[in-house]
Amino acid sequence: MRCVARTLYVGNLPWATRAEDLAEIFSSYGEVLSSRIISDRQTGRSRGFGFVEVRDEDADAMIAALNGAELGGRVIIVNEARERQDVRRR
DNA sequence: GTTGAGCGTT
Repeated sequence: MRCVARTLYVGNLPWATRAEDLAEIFSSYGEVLSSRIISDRQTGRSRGFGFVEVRDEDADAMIAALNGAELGGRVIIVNEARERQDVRRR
């Protein structure tokens, strides 16, 4: 199945950043399908980065608009996320 | 209660 979505890696986030915060920010520049903040399984604390699943056609604009954007007084990093498993499909 | 380069579980 083809997913009309692309996963974006969001790094350099403040510790207080949540998944809903990413969804709200990214939704301003495109359609957000899902968002998720990676937290440490051992301690349960935020690891300072997350992933946002957006539409493929909006992914490029969202990266360009939010990569280097300021969030919580810090500049965040937005890039196309790698795949945890499975091959990449274009 | 802390920290700061990074690519992630159901």
